[in-house]
Amino acid sequence: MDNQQIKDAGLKVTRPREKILGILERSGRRHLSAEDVYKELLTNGDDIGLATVYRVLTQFEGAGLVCRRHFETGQSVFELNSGDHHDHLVCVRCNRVVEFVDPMIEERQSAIAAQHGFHIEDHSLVIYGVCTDCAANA
Amino acid sequence: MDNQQIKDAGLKVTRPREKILGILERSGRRHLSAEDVYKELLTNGDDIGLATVYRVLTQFEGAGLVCRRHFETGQSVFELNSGDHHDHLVCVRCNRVVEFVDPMIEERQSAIAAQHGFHIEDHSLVIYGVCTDCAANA
DNA sequence: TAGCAAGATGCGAAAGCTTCTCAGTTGTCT
DNA sequence: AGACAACTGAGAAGCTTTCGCATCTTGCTA
Ligand SMILES: [Mn+2]
Ligand SMILES: [Mn+2]
Ligand SMILES: [Zn+2]
Ligand SMILES: [Zn+2]
Repeated sequence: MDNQQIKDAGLKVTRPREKILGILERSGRRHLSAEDVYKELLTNGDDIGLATVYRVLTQFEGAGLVCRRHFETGQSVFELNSGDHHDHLVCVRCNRVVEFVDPMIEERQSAIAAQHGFHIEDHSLVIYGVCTDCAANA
Repeated sequence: MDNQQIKDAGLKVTRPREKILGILERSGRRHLSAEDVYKELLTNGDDIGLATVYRVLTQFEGAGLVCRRHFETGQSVFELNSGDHHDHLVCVRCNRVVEFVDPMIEERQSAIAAQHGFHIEDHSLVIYGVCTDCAANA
């Protein structure tokens, strides 16, 4: 049950938290901004403040339930933490996002960090391009 | 002469543009925020508005003179466009930046984009970690 | 089950970065 | 030098995100 995840995070089970987690779970492969989540709540008739959406997303991030991404759109987007790290391919025309993992790249990154004496903590790799569909309707 | 670069960009040679370009040239391997550039101008006694700094940096970016980077600090940083692409290693403690290029990673990225039918346009790879100095004074 | 304290919420205000507006100024070309 | 488009500084405004606080809930205890 979802509620357990919230409890495990040391947070009280409240309606805003249940609804927001539900939206993220039902969003499939999408990457939603706080505003997206907020609008979805309004659509569903849930009267939850935008500040709460930001607060909850940040708390979920702290608890490892969601990941915050910084694509170059000016706002952060969130997705459920699948547990497995992955990087992103973003279409600059339609914003479609494709996820991928490349062991070779991961390995080279570790090597590079080590080579420069850095204790690696995280990394962000985003490839921007034009997807097949958008290239077709050029 | 610097002025030629400005002219080639189709821009008038003005004091703000000369000073800003000069600061970027003299900044070495640093990556400066608009605010950094603005403060440097003030220090040098140049009375140039912050809005102008932003405007000029954006114009220089459009002209391919500078590159804008989005590290996760909440503000953009700028550096002179060396002509050669490179990626970044950023210390999360002291913000030190190390630049690198890894042919293997570049190659894998192209392959991944192709594999997903994307016509690659750009990419951003930033590795976050703790540098040697910061690890020492832990 | 009623009561309580810690924790959460919604709202509006405010912060931080960046862009816009506009009246006045300056560079460029003749 | 003169004309005109381009540019500038200052402040207002825009956007995303966070804060402050009075009010309401949840989870626990008795
Ligand atoms: Mn993802
Ligand atoms: Mn660089
Ligand atoms: Zn597309
Ligand atoms: Zn450091």
